[in-house]
Amino acid sequence: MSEAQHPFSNLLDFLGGTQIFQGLPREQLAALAQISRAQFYEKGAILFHQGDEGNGFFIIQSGRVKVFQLSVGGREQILHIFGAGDHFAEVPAFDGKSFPASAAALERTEVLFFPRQFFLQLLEQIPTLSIKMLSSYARHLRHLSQLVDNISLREVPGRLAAYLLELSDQAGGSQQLDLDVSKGQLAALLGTIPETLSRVLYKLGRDGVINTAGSKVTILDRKRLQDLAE
Amino acid sequence: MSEAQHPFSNLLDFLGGTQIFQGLPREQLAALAQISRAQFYEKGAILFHQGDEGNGFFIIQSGRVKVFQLSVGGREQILHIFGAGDHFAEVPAFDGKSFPASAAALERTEVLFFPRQFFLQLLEQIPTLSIKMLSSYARHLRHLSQLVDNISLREVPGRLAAYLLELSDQAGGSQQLDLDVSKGQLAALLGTIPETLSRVLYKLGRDGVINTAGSKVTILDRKRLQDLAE
DNA sequence: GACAAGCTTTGACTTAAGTCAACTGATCCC
DNA sequence: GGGATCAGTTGACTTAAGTCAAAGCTTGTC
Repeated sequence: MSEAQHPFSNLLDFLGGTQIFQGLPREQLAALAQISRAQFYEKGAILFHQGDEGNGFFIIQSGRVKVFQLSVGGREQILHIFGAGDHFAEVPAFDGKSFPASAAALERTEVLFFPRQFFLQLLEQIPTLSIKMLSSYARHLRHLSQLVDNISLREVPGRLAAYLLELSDQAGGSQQLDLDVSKGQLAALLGTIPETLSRVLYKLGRDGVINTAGSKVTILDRKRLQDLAE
Repeated sequence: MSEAQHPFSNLLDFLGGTQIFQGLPREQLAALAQISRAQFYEKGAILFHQGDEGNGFFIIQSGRVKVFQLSVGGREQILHIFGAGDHFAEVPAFDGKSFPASAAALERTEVLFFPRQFFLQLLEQIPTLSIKMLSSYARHLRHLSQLVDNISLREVPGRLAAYLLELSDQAGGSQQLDLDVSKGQLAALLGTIPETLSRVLYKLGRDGVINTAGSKVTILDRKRLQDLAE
């Protein structure tokens, strides 16, 4: 209710709270808000396809978006899943070339779209913005090189183990985990297929390393999970 | 000879000609030259190991460097090969975290090392530098997402085909290619092992798609190579 | 509460690509 | 010029993980 009464002011607060725009003075946030276009996507809707011209970038207000690539056979590799407050597709927005991957909404999602031209102006006008962008790029680069490492040099059980341990760390070291994506999507995130993931989960369960119940996973033997993840 | 007589001046010319520092005024180049440390590495020497603290970044004056990751079993995945004028390891230099990969000299290599603290100062002092860094990061991000696509979603023949076509494009569309790395290193670049690469080269030769003689590869059937690479 | 639609699991099978080991060729170099 | 060393190839074998198909489970909706 109160949100609906002060939409613009809330938009400024939201923008001021995002990684990329935090710390900007209110008038710059207002300029940003002016230029942004709100967009809604239903679950499963495509935001852009790999190869499309990169005409801007996105910030998620609510919901989640996956960025992924498809093989000729239709297999999917998810590069990243973004949530509220995250921004993505800044590389095409910056260099003006095509999107290197596709993006789809994992659930009903509200995004703000910032057109490329305006973004480039901002980069010139706000020196601190390019530093923030550098941090963001650096994070993505680390993420992708980690992904290459996982996919190229580890087997599926190792990738899963590393993923579960990361989830656990994010949850403050808890042994009780809740998978935040469907198993099919988790498979695509780990660079495999649902059937293989299902079998690996079974084996880890059989060996007493974890216990799986739907989307709840319990770590039973952290040591062995760490060995698997190395 | 003449190089040895004016080393500093040549250093400035060199720095002014690199992607990352081009266009900078001479006094800033001089400051850069002052702060840089020249280092030599013999073929095979390690510049840094994955996990080492990121205390600066490098520009290659001559030679070549591979940036790679190793599996537990010792298999190697090359992320990138850098040559003269290229810079690398700017992500650890920027965020101060550890190197996400290792680096080794592919041949006798001369680099300039720039310590992290100085680099960060530069970023503040020279606004255009952060824009250049953004372009550089954007290129790396595209490269890595392409690598994930290749490794995760294509088979070895497809990866090799894509690599050969890229080489050909770089050579102005020539059908006569010279592999710029050993076959063992090419295998590591494609995310496979020498034995598999050898067999794939054999099959493409047998099928009349390419002809291989040592490090010389001739494209015989570009169309089929493109089909393989999709 | 019952049907449909979408996940997830299971089973049987195939296959791309890795491992291990032996052999062949280069290249180096006292 | 003849070992020694390293890169590349070939062969036999293994295996992780993909494909295809069917069956169970959930979930939501009327």
